[in-house]
Amino acid sequence: MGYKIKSRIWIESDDNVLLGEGRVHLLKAIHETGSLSKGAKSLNISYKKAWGLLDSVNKSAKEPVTINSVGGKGGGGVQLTDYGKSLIETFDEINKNCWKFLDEQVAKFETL
Amino acid sequence: MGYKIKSRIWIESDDNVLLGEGRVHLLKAIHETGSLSKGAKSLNISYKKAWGLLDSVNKSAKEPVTINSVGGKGGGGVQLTDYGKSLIETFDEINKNCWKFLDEQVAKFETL
DNA sequence: ATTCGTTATGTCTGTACAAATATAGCGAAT
DNA sequence: ATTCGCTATATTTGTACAGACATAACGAAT
Repeated sequence: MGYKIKSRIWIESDDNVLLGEGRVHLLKAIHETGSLSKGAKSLNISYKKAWGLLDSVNKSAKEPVTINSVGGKGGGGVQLTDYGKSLIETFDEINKNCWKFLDEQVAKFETL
Repeated sequence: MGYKIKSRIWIESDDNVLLGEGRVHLLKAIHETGSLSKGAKSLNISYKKAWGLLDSVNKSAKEPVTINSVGGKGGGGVQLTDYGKSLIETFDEINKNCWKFLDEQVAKFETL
């Protein structure tokens, strides 16, 4: 069995982290549940942690990634903007390309 | 100013981490100083941490990465094997290729 | 005005991890 | 046999971070 190569990528904006794998997971969960608290629960992370992540995402993005409504019918909720949706799509695409690229490169280790 | 993309890659062998950026740094410092304790000092990490890293590297590599001599003239020392040298060269090469690849991909974010 | 479920925060506590400290063991050279 | 500087570990201490807990604020609907 040979060596495996792994990677983690993230996007920064003005030295703040905008997107990483964890944040993308959270955004997807929010998209599916329509709520930050439910999304956090589905990922088994605390609401507080999820809230901090989402807050950080929105603060470092150039356009709003989510629209958060507080109060009202059902108590409120969180919805992804179109910009938010395209962000996670692009991230996933780049991530997959990166894995593919690295899988080709790792062969270099086998012949050492 | 646009978005920046960052990455971290590492090599695994049987689910153990063989090489990452920190380990490669350490191996380079050992190569320059000829000693684990001096290498650790030059990186401002504790000897214990450095020792643990190096031990892990040698345990997960398929061939020895360093030759550790204990006792004797000068108290001993650590030297990289040829295999060790080629490992860090290959890692650096792949890492640079990956950065270049990702820098091209990040443009996709600017047009969203 | 009251209820409701959510977002939005602060605070307190526990714990995993890192750092510091201590010490044993080694072997060539004198 | 003793010295020396290093590798090789164990043990203790410190700390950043995550998690748990608590609570305020919100606004639509009744």
